Amino acid sequence: MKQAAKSKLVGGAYERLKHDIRMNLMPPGFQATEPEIALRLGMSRTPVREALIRLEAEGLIEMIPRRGVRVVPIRAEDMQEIYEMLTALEPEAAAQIARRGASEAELAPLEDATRAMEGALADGDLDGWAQADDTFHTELLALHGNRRMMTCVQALFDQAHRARIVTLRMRALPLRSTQEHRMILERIRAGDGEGTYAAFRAHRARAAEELLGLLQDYRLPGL
Amino acid sequence: MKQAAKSKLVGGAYERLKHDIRMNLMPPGFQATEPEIALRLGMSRTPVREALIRLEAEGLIEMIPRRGVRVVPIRAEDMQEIYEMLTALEPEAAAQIARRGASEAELAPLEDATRAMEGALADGDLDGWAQADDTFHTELLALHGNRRMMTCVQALFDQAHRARIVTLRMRALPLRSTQEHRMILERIRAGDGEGTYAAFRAHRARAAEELLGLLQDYRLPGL
DNA sequence: AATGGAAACAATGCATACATTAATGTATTT
DNA sequence: AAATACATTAATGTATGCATTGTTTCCATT
Repeated sequence: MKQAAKSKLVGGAYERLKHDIRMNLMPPGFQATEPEIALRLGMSRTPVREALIRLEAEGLIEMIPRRGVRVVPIRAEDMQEIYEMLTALEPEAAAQIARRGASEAELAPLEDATRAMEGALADGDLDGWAQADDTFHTELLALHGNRRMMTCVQALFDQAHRARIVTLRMRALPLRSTQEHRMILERIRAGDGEGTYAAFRAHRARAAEELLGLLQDYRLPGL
Repeated sequence: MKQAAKSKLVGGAYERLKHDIRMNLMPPGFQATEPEIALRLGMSRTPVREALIRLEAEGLIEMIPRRGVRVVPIRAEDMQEIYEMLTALEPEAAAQIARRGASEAELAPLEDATRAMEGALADGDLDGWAQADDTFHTELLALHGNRRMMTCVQALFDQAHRARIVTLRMRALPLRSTQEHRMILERIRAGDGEGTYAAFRAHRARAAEELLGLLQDYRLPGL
């Protein structure tokens, strides 16, 4: 699934930095120079630089000429953009899967992920829930098989990750969202393309509305 | 529109290589080592390498450990993937523009591009036609305003460029396609979201079918 | 005290040097 | 002749050095 490890060092730098950004160890707006990062990672500037270029291409950081690398904050407009794309792509992919039909074995990862969401929800394990949610969406795209779409959507997920984690704790338990996943899975099982599309679209629309609402209500400047 | 010029050399290398790939000066399957490319561009390996990393992230080349940089060929499956994404993204964007309404001034670039297509078609200027077609799609996304979608779609266009140019000369004049553009523009003008969506979707579906048909009929291994 | 400018500083862009390692060719053995 | 092992070559991965250039600091002037 990941061929990210071009080489030990640059691959390591890439993974580590991405991890630190996702986990908010390098929070939005965080700034550091290349030598600082290189020092922290225990390598020279060269592999760090190559990793940074990739991260910049994925929209996670930006390299500002003399001011260092900056972790780009995600604002409401950004989430709007991201959800617009997801709303266009995912329901389409899901519907195609439904139309062409999928064996129970193929659907197993989705079933597992859905169960994991339901379980995590029952346990009040928000982080577990978020992870299962991610897995569901990722596995769905994997099942669909469009590599480019996978890469693209994964990049969007990565960008949105922090905002999703933060807002997850600002609202009631994601009961509705979990039910919607179950529903989507059922529509796929039924081979109902139209229904799958509609369900997924509704899922995304509601999620976007909720999230954007929170971002605006709480005046969150950038996550 | 382009912020690609990180610096003189790496920006130059990036543009030049991209140009050479688009124009088939470096044809699909073409292979070269970093020193060779650096020599050809008259700079050291460092800026070349940074440009290559970006081009790889955009899916135009791949860097194979000891065998050099390779221009990735586009095969039928790739075009399938690309068109799937475009079919999901562009009609959605166009429909949103239609729904929210656009002034005649905002639509001017689209009108110009459409006229240019019609003109080029009348002159039998296929390259001019292709360029105007590109402009139409690019301007549409620009009008919509979703930066991420712009970047993504642009990358897909870049990947598909060669195949489009080649197949353009394997079929009759793109009369139908030109008419469809005119139709889409009219639906946007009319503020008809549904109609816009349907028209654009049909446009993409037909284009995809035609192109994939050609690729398969002619057994083109990779463009 | 505030403003303007010059000098020191520091980060980046690029070049180059070096180490590692895979591919190729050669020689030796069977 | 074929195959294996070894040596050579060459490309990549990484480190380092250097020049350029933007930023900041500090001082002088108003």
